[in-house]
Amino acid sequence: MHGITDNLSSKMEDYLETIFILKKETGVARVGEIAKSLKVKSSSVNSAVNFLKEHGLVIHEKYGYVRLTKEGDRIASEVKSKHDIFFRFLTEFLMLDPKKAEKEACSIEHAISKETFQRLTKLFKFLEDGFKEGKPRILEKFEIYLKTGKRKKCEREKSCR
Amino acid sequence: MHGITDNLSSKMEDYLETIFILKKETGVARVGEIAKSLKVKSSSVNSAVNFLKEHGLVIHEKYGYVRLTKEGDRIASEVKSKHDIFFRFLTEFLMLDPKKAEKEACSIEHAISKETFQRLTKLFKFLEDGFKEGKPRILEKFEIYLKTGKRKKCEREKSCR
DNA sequence: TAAAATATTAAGGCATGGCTAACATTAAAG
DNA sequence: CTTTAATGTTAGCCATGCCTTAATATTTTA
Repeated sequence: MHGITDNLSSKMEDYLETIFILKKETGVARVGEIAKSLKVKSSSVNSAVNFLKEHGLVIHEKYGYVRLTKEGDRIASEVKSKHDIFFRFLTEFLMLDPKKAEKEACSIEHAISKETFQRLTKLFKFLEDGFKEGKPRILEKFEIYLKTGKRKKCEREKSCR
Repeated sequence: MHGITDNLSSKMEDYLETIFILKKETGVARVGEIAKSLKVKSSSVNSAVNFLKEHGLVIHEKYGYVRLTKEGDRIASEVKSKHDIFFRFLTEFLMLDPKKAEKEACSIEHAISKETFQRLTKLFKFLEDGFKEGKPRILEKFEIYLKTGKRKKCEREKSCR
């Protein structure tokens, strides 16, 4: 279905992600900025952009801005989301040092599956809701939540294990 | 301190891990078995083994068994432990399909830090202990546990949030 | 002790991804 | 407007990593 799209190298994912972030932060992505972000030379960016263009992930006219196609944007935001959720997991859940977590998220973002991403997202949602509603018998409740999509309050009378 | 040791490529880590596992399962690791495990040719294993030997991670005499040095064993078991803990996390915590989890653990094992590994290990220990003792106000308790190394019972009277 | 199985070496291929240097285009400043 | 500075592009090249085949060497086994 997606051709090369789901076989993209980490580096290419990094390029997409960088373009995505620059666009969000500054409105546009230019070759020079991408290069600066990734600490490579402009010529390297150029090769990458050509590659991504050939695969329908970016739009780029000579000397112009680099923009993501719909598909490119989908992939980029997916990578970014994986990064973010894992960063959250590392810092909020495992309570790791944010600086280390940030670095680590950069490698893990390329390694985790969509499904893991989705589960982590649900986990956080579950925790947030759980804390609002009452005590989180976290694992049990999360399991139920995953299975049924619903949450169950913690019955006071039970052993509350 | 460790030279190349902490800059080992994923592939080299895979070789070490495979040797580690074969040794545990069958008593010895032979070139052919490593090749079969990793689905590469023996000659590829040979190059890898030479590389690892040069870096003091394996011991290998021509036509003999491949054995891990102390350092090689340390790294291998570290990788394997990362694999295992992440597999547990994916299956027990996020409740992912074991087959997918197994595959995913294979990539993540190379990407997670020692510290993340340690925290995950503690998380599981914490959960196990928590379930024995009483209810796990998981996040709060885990945070205390990480900070102090001790666990705190869930007070019934409090809102039990 | 010859055949089969296994291991090693040598040579090379290919993918990835970076670089420099020369050139082209665009933007800015006089 | 035109020169200069900044930016982008292209071409050619190189390093790394990791795999392969084919030829050779050693060990095992029948």
